[in-house]
Amino acid sequence: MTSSKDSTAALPRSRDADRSQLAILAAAREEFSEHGFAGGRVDRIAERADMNKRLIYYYFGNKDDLFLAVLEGTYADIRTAEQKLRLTEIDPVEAIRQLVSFTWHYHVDHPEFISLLSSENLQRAEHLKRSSRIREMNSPLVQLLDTVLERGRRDGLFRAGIDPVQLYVSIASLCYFYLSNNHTLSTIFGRNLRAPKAMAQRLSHMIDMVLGYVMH
Amino acid sequence: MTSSKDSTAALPRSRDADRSQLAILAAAREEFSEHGFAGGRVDRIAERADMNKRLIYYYFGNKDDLFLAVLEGTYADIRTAEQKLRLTEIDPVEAIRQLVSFTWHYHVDHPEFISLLSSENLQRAEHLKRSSRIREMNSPLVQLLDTVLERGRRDGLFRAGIDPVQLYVSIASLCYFYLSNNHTLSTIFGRNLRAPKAMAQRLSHMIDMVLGYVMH
Amino acid sequence: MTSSKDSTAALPRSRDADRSQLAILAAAREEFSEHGFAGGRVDRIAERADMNKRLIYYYFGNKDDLFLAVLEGTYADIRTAEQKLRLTEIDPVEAIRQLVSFTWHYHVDHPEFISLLSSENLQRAEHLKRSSRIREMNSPLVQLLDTVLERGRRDGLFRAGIDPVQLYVSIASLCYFYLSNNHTLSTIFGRNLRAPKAMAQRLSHMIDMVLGYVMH
Amino acid sequence: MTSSKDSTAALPRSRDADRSQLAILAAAREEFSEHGFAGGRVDRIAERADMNKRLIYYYFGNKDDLFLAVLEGTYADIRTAEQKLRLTEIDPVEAIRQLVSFTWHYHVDHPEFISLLSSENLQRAEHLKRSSRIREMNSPLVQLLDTVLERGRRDGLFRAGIDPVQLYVSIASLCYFYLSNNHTLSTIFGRNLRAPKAMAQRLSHMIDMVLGYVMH
DNA sequence: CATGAATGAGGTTTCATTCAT
DNA sequence: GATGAATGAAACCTCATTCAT
Repeated sequence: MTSSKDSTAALPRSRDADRSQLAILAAAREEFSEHGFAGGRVDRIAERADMNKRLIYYYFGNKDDLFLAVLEGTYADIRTAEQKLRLTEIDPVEAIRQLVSFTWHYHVDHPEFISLLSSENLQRAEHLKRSSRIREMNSPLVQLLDTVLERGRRDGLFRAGIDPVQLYVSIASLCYFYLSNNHTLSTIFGRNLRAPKAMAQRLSHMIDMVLGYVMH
Repeated sequence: MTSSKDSTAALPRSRDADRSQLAILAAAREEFSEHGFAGGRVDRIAERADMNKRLIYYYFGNKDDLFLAVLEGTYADIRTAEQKLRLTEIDPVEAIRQLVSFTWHYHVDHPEFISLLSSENLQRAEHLKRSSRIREMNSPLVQLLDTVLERGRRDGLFRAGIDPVQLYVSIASLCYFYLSNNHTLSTIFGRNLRAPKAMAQRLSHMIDMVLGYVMH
Repeated sequence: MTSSKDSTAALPRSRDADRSQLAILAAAREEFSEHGFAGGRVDRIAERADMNKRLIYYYFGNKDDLFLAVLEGTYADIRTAEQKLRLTEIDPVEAIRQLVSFTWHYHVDHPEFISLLSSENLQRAEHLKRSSRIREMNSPLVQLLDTVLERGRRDGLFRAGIDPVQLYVSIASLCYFYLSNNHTLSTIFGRNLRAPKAMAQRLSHMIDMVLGYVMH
Repeated sequence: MTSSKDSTAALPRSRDADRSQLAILAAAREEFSEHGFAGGRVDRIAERADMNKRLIYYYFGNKDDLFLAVLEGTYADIRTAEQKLRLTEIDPVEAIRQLVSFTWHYHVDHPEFISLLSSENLQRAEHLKRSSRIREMNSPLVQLLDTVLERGRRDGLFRAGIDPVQLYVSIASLCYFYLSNNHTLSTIFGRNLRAPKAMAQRLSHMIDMVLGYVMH
């Protein structure tokens, strides 16, 4: 009897259905983020979402497809964030600084991005390979970085011959690894790499490193 | 005199404790490397080692302890390889080059090191934290790198104020991430990052990057 | 209207949570009663209940908790039976007679009560200690016995200074031990202590003994 | 080379063999006492005895036969202790007192006797039934008790018509049950029945009860 | 749309026992 | 006599998934 059921004819689905799906996705993202794909439990996802387990299968088919949907959402999120960067409107050195800083903070703020990717790579990206959606979501950053590098070179600030793809991967490497492998590194080094001071030093070092490399 | 060791034909079982343990460890390393800890199966490890499953528990107690034993062996291996580096006997620039190259090739040649670490980090290093053995196996590289950086600075080649720990982590980052996330990156970029040419370019880029950073 | 409940022929499964749980509990009581906790098999419980083994874990968590649930049910049963005794309405001598008789017959009719308790004590009551439910189910008999003893004393029939707890335990001892250790006793004595005549003599002896003690 | 091996020719077995068997038996008695037959572990027995597991099978065949050997030893021990009682040399009332006291203290001092019997009864005395040795070890106590009762009756102290078997079983009941079911009773009553004071009160009550019954 | 009940397959682990020396 | 290595069977338990309503 709730009027949400008789929504406008144009809408293919009810609001409830959408809300349920979003709740499941959010719960699954948490679960897979904390335990990886193999360690994630459908039961716990249902609990987290406060939904019946059957609904998960109704909406997402199976665990693999649910994981893929989570991955797609995660990639969509980072692409959205990347779109907001305005690197072409500032000077090249500051643009590099901001790019590194953005990448760092995005990873810091989205630990699920890291753990989902780590888990997916442990399984040879077998979910991702099946997704045309994700492949179509190209990151604007490589193109953006190319523009920045070119401008810096024209200004006589940056060296020539830098491959923007390599640099993009390297910036991601520097941010990702420190955070993804934080637990083993902290244990091996015997100190907490996530302490605020250590985090600030890391960002500073990464900026120094990237700028040291691109500048003459 | 024990000629029974020579015959390899139809021995019912080796009845050699050390060899059995090594066979189990090797099989477990493969299995956990391919599937991670959560996805690894004790049954398959027994099959791979051609051993009775019970023997795994006889020697290693349980799956967690077996995984830890694998981790310990893996760390022991890399430490052994690191000991062989002779960076103090060559000039600083070449030393950096060799350090990056060594790190790269070690990761390339030991994909299990990457996947085991990734899996372990997905579980917050809960196995590693229980191991005193691993924490005692300090890498000589940080100290070595410090020496190299100092020499380069004295020669007027390198800049001052570089933190060897940060640089060590960064070199590892550059190598590790490219390989650990190869599957998603290759899928997203739509090209094979493990192609020989791409691999060579990556090494070259990393050396450029590190040298570009440390040198004036 | 739900005629599906009526048909008993070829129902695939009952799909009645309560009934399933009761069936599992009943089967578990039998199994644990016959083999004790350590010797009881979850597989056989599932067979006895004609249920999927998984359902046992679904409803009861694990073997220990299932055993505890069985224990709790068993204690609930004896408490219910004890409530029905009306010892305060009859004369003290007859009340003692009935109390012994009740205790005896309850043990005879509920061999599972004996074997479950024996098994639980073999494990130092480690299940029972975790149950707040059972500890809250106080037996009314100690209080009842106290009242009876007091009335008997006032009537000049019973001696003074009898501890109702000790007497309660003693009555239980006399009944329990004869039945719990029937197998070894019968073997040692070389005669069947469960023969009807022997059983009758036992009850008679116990009543004589308790009355002989409480009366002047 | 240890000369213990070349023992005198008359001995069928070496001292070592005897010592090994006794060590195994002692370890098995402890293990089965603590965990019952089903819960007892052959591995732990070997550990406790500091013997190779294979030896257990060499000497005792299998777990069942080992348990039976333990049972036989346990019965032999109590029979030996019973032989030492000198009840016919003292007055009947004191004899009853001492019999109850002996039974109580034997059970208190030999908790393994209780737990082994409880476990054996849980399995319907299936080990015991196979042992002719135990059945031949008759307790002298029934005969002794009969003599005491008869003397007491002749002295005009005891009532007539008391069945010594029933009384013997009852005395055992009173002692055994309190101790065998100590854990559940203590939990249910919410107090420690093994506290020294409670133990003394129990013995006192049992003596009162038995004397109260047998005396006019 | 939604749900609690149910399940087969397979996971880790344990056990008494035997093998090879 | 004595031993460490090895094993098949079976134990407890978990998982993703489907059923019946």
